[in-house]
Amino acid sequence: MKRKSRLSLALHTLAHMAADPQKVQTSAQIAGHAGTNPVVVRRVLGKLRDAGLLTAEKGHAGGWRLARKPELVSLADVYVALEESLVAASKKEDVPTCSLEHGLHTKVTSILEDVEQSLIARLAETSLSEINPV
Amino acid sequence: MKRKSRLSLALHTLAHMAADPQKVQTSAQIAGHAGTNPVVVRRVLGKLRDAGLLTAEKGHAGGWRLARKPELVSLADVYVALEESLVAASKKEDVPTCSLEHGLHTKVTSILEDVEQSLIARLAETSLSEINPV
DNA sequence: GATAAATGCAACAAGTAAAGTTACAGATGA
DNA sequence: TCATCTGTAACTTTACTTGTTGCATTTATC
Repeated sequence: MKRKSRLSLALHTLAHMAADPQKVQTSAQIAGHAGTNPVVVRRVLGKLRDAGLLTAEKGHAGGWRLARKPELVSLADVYVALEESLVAASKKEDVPTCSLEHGLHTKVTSILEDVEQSLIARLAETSLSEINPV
Repeated sequence: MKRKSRLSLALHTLAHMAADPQKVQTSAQIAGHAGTNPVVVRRVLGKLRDAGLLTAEKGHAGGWRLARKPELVSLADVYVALEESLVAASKKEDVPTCSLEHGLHTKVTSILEDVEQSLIARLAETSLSEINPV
C-alpha cells in the first residue's frame, strides 16, 4: 500500500459503511475491499473507535459499525481521530538556540499551526454523508 | 534533519532573506543556520529558483537572493514551488476495478483535492513579509 | 591564465516512518 | 467446546527523505 494512506483508508471504509450503516463488517472483509491487511485495518479503525466514531464487537459475528449517523461525522473528526498533522511540524523538533533564529522558528511554527487549524476548519465543513459514489 | 522539513527549511530560509533582501547568502551559510547540508539546501532552493522566487548566481561571490519583494511572495507560492501535496493523494495510485469501489474512490479523491485547494487558498493569504521574529 | 569559490547535479548511503506480517491472548456466540 | 472475531505486541519489509561524496561548470579576482 502507499504511504500517507491512513486517511484515505479511513475515509473509504467509513464511506462504505455510510452506504449501509446497520451492516457489520469484519476487518478481514474491509481489508479485502481496501486491498490491505486485517491488522492494518484494525490499527487504523482502532483510532476511530477510540474517538467514538466506530464501534467494534469482539467474538463470533463481531465486527465494525458506525457509531453515529453519517451526517454527524465530519472529515475533521476523522482527521483528528487519526492524529494527523499534515501541515504543522511535529512537536519533538530541536529549537535553535540563536535568538534571531529562535524568533524566526517560533514565528514559522505558529503560522504553520494556524494553517493547520484552517485545514481542520475546512474538513469540518464536509461530512461522511457527502461521500457518495456517482 | 526531520521529515516533512522541506517546507520548513524553505520558509526559514526565505524569512531570513526577507529580513535583509539585498544580502547574498551561500548554500553553505544557509546550511549552517538550518543545521543541514549545503547540497540539501541547493536541492530545496533549486525548486524555488525554478519557480522564480529566488535567484542563484554561480562562481566567486555567488549565492542566493530573493527574486522579488517579500510582500509579493505568498506561502502558496512556496508550497506550489516545492510540489508539496500534503492532503491529496499522489497521482500514481492504483484505482480499484470494482465499480462501487471505483465510484467511492473517485469521490474521496475529488474531495481531498478540493481540500488541497482550500489549503493552498489559505496559504495564499500569508506573505513572507508576515514572518517576522517577535 | 591560474586559482579560489560558488552552484548544479548525479549517484549512492543512511535514516525513518509507515505498512505488512506473524503470533497469540481474550471475548463471544453457536 | 469450538469457531470466529478483536486487540496488541513484536518483528520485517518497503518507500521515501535526508545526508554525503564527487565532480563538472561558472565566475570573480589575482
